[in-house]
Amino acid sequence: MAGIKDVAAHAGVSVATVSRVLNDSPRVSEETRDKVQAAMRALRYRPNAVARSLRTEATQTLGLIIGDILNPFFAVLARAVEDEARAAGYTVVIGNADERPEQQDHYVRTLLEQRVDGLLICPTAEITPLVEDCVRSGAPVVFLDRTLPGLEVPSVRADGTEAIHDLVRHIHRLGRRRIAFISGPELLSTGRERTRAFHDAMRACGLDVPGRYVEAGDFQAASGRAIAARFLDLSEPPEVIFAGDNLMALGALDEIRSRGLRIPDDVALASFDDVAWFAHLDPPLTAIAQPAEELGRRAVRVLLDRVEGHPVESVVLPARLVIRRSCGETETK
Amino acid sequence: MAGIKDVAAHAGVSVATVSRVLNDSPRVSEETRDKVQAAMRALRYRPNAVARSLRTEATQTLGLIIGDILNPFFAVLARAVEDEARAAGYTVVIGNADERPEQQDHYVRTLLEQRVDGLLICPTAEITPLVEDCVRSGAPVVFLDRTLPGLEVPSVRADGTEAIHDLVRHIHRLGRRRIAFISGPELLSTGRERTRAFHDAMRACGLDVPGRYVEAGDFQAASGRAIAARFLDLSEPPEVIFAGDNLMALGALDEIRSRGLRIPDDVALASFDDVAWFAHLDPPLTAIAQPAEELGRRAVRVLLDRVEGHPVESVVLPARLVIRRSCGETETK
DNA sequence: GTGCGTGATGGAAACGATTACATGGGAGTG
DNA sequence: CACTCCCATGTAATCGTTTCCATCACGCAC
Repeated sequence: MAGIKDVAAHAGVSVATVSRVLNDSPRVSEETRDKVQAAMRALRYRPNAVARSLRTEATQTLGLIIGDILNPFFAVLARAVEDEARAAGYTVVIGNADERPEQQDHYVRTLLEQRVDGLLICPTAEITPLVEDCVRSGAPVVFLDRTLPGLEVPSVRADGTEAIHDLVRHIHRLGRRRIAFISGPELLSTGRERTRAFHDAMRACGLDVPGRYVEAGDFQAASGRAIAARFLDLSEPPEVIFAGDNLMALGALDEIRSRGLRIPDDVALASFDDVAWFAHLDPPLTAIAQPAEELGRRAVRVLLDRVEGHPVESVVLPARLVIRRSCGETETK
Repeated sequence: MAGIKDVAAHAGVSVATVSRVLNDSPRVSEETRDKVQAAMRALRYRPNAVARSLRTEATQTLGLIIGDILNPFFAVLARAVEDEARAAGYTVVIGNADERPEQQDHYVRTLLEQRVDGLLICPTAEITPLVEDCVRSGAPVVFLDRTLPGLEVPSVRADGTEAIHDLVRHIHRLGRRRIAFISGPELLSTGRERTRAFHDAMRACGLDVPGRYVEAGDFQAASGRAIAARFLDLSEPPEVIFAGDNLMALGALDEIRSRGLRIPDDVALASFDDVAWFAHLDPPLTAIAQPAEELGRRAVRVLLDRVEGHPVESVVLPARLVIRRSCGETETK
């Protein structure tokens, strides 16, 4: 494949000049510029970004490590990150950690070796030595969606506390009292936060939370279904099931349907995480929406600030309650 | 950041030896190997893949250009491609073309400059000069999901012809005759194929297809909804609406619901493209499933064969009819 | 005419790895 | 003892850029 040297030879100039044309430096005469560009076209020259990066120590590439691209929440995040990065002249390499720490590490290692200019990580539960290590050694990392305790890393995430309060109040106003919660893993910051907010919100409304009304799943559909089943088998089953993420909500939905129960008449359902097709379900699902696009875009901006050496601060955006019909009709209707 | 030279100095050996340890060449004594590895750990050495790629002319990276990561079909595809590539020691850079030719070109250009070892493209409608150009100049490209006429590029895709015949027969057996089709853009190979297969299948069953029962959408939800509305407004509306992709099916679903019509009693609905949550709809949607994971995996294998210079052949995998309840209960029930 | 600033261009070092080739020492063999 | 072979290791060229510095020609002022 043609290199800068071939172009230089073909145009009868030096490689330095070709390079200057490439980076459109002003110190090239109109005439030479044309000559060089003609040579480039003639030889179908394509700059070699690898060589360029070696020299400039910058790859114009960002790494993004997410839990799973098949989870619509992460898909939206990834899309937003990519859009924002492209606008800033960067390419994004996405790594699917599949929620497994060792696979997360695999990507951290690989992306670092590829010398990405910055790294966006949605951390899995545990702090791995590798992650801790490269954070300490100053790698430009920003955490997205989740945080890890004890590490001084800027993060961009949503806070669902307020929205969970809104949800509990909404349900309370509709006259339901017994609310059960399918929580997430204690190990994930998002899991802990939501559970805590749920308890707080219930207390604030003067509602009781029996121990058997809260069970932790693993953010996967199967656990949502199993836990919903246990809730419904209780001698005094809940009037509302609130799932801690979209996949567990799906599992709960299946369990409810398979028992022939009607939503919301027999049991109401709500979910943390809003995904596009919740609106197309029958009935449409009431859910708490995270500002995923905004999170993705902000994360890129924070990361790039960091890369450029500016001081950066963590960002926390509020989640928002989206009332549909799965908890009953609202009083305003 | 520490380089191979620093490691060499720290271990008291030459850079060549360090490099040999790195690539675990057998021509290094046990003893030196340990010394070098100790030095690497001490200096937190991370190999620089950029430099390595420059020298070896291989990046161990594959490019994947898809229509839109938010479309579940592409998400599954991307996930499979990534898994298979990782297993083979490659990283994947995903580019979202957003179905826009110029954005597709942006990624083709960028990825080529980054010197990816191979390129997987789900081409948008048009052949762009750039794509044509690099295909002709022998870039290792494989088309995925769609093909472009007139270009000799190996492709990996699904064929829905058989499944569409199955679907039409299925509907026919259930006693419905008037089937309308929301087809895809004529410009896309997938769009053309499905339309053609639909006509053939109808003819084979002895069913008539009035001109106003086929309308082309753009594979987006809004067009599906609009076209469904026109079908339903016909003086003799269809008994079944068959949508050419999952997004248009969604649009049609919304339109049907908003009119208070029941599925399948008032009108049946089926979709090309099966996505996970179709099974969770009420009623679960009958759909034609493409073997997306398999497509992704095979595409990587074909591409890698190509990269390694082996002769390769295009792959066509059959799509499969998945009968659920949105066209009515099957006779076997 | 000499000196100098300016603007365009070229020469060559560097980036961090890989690798062909050279070197040197120890063991084995006659 | 001398010769050879082999194994471990080192030296240096190389990949395709960018960029610092030098060079050269030109015009202008003194």
